[in-house]
Amino acid sequence: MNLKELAEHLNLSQTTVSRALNGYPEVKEATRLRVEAAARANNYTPNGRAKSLATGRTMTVGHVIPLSKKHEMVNPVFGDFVTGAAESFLASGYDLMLSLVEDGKEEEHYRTIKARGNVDGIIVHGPRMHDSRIELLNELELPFVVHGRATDVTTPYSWIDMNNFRAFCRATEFLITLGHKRIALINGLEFMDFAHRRKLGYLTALESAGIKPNHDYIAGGEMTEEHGYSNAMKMLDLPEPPTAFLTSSLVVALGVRRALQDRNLVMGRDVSIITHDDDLGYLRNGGDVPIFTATRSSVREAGRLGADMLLDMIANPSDTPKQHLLEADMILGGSTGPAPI
Amino acid sequence: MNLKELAEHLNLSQTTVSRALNGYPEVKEATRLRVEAAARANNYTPNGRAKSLATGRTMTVGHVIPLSKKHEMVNPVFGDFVTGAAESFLASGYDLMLSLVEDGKEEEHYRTIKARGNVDGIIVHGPRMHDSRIELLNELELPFVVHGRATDVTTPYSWIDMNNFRAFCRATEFLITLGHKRIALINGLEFMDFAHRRKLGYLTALESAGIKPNHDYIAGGEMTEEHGYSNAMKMLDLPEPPTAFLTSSLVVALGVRRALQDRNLVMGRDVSIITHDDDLGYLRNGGDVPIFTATRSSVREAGRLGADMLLDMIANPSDTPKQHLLEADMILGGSTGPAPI
DNA sequence: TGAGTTTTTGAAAGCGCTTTGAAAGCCAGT
DNA sequence: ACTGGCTTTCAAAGCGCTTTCAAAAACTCA
Repeated sequence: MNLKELAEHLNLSQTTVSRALNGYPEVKEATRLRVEAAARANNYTPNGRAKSLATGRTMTVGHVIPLSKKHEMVNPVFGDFVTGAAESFLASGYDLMLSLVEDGKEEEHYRTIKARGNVDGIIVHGPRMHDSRIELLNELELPFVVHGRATDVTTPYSWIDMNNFRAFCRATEFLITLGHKRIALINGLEFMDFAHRRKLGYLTALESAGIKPNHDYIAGGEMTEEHGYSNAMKMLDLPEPPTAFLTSSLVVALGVRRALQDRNLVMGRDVSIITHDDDLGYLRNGGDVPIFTATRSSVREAGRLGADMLLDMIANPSDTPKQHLLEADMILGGSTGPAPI
Repeated sequence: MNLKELAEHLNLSQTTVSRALNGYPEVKEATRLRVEAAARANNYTPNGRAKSLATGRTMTVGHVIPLSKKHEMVNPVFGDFVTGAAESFLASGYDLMLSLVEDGKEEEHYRTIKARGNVDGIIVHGPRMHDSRIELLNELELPFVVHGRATDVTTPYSWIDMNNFRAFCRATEFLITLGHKRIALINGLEFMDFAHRRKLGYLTALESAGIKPNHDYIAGGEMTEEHGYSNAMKMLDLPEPPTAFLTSSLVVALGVRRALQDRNLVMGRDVSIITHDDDLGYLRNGGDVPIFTATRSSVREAGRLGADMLLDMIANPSDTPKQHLLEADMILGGSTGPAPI
């Protein structure tokens, strides 16, 4: 049933029916009730495409997820972030469109999105350090919020991010306090902005403690269990192996733990591990007692907040960009202990 | 720039321009080239909403993901499945809409989706054993493909599924061959259809070998690391603890492994583990050498195939429903060995 | 009762596209 | 020059909604 049919059925004009259903004040209360009842009875829902053509608003938000041919992995945090965002969007009546876009096709893709006009705004995922998408989107005048930041971009834009620098700085300081000097960092892909910031936090903490960084102790790559495992193995084979590991995600930490076991080292006694924990639904850091000492910040919560920011921008397009920096909690688990002598 | 402007700019009618761009044969080749060039030069892309209003096709497919209030987790396989599907949809010019829907609001949600008409088809996730959504969707005449099956549904429908029964039957048989008799199953939530089938496969294999199932050896729940850990701990404390574990996912297997370590048991020697492995991008079963013996089937591949099936249904709505059953590979890793005497 | 207000309803235009049905342009054949 | 048959183009209607502008209906008050 469409509006015209419903209007005929009610012996009213489409105008009145439309107004009644959209809460306009100039329709008599009795009429409104009659219309609403009929709409319910006939299971009428306005056609979304027609509605957005008429109003110019799509009530849809796009998530654009970069898909690199070389790194064919869709980062697991997307799932939780999108879930959080979807909760907000759902509550506000917005739909969520997902698009994967291949490396290099980004500019074209965003232009097309804008021209096709089927989203009111965009969430940008996985920013690189020098990320050209941000300027492009500013130019396109399409509201957007970035999950993360792009170090080299100077124009203002809206973002939601976790304080990667601070989290990794604190984690490193904590290890130093425990007496560790040979501290390894098993990081994400280094061209990703978050990884860059984490490394900076790590290096800063080392420097303030007067510890010279050792490049054999630093590894970057796709954040898989295998990445953690193989790099930890390599480092443990060094003449002076690290006594502590900082890892970029729980999955990587699991890989490091496996390496320790293979080398018959006891986690928290022989070697310490601190990881960042995105608090993903299906991969918690243990139950009540955390397995790993960790810096924790919920990505799902970030998704909720990011979505709210975007909805706000869509509603008030002239506002200046907003930023939101989340601080990670630091949780003590069983994976850290004093440095062995 | 819209069609009207482009047409004026070219001194042609909208009709001709539209036809030229959509590859209709009745437009002179010279004109078509001229139009195409102008479209490119002016960065013209037809408005999606208008187009779908005019054609009646939305070029959009919906993924509907159940979100239970009790089990607030979005299963990690969604991420990989959706990624696979998105690859197919992308290639065919389809957009992908995501909606999370709360338990109990499903019927309403699907009806609304249909009425709003902003998708041409749907992928249904996470079917339960008795899943009312399938009949509803059949009734709504909205093309759909289910990822998984629903045991108690008799009306025909399209699905793509992994052979859960067979995979778990084989895995159990394999353990039996190795001499194990006390075999535990750490399963997913038992009202989920896949978990039900897995349990059936497990029980069938036990029965054919004349082994009486022990209910203390069977656990169901959300597939987290903690679920694997805590249930394994409980079972290892039994007077007659299992000598082998069958787990529903890699994450659960990691939990079981942690339990073994806590009990100072060596995996593959004292206790064996076989897991199902969805071959998720970020959580591989080790590198070249698998950690766990596993039944493996790529969820991402399932996503691609499921998407193709749905596109097919959209293109040929009168076709009878199609089914696609994937068989899991069985991969030997280091987590299994002969039963200890 | 009727002029002036206010409330309530409706006709029609418009959002940007596709598509139908008609017309114009072109060519060969008589 | 004219007809018939192609090829190519166009005007206009329609997709299902919102919204503007105008008209009708219902009050208010002298």
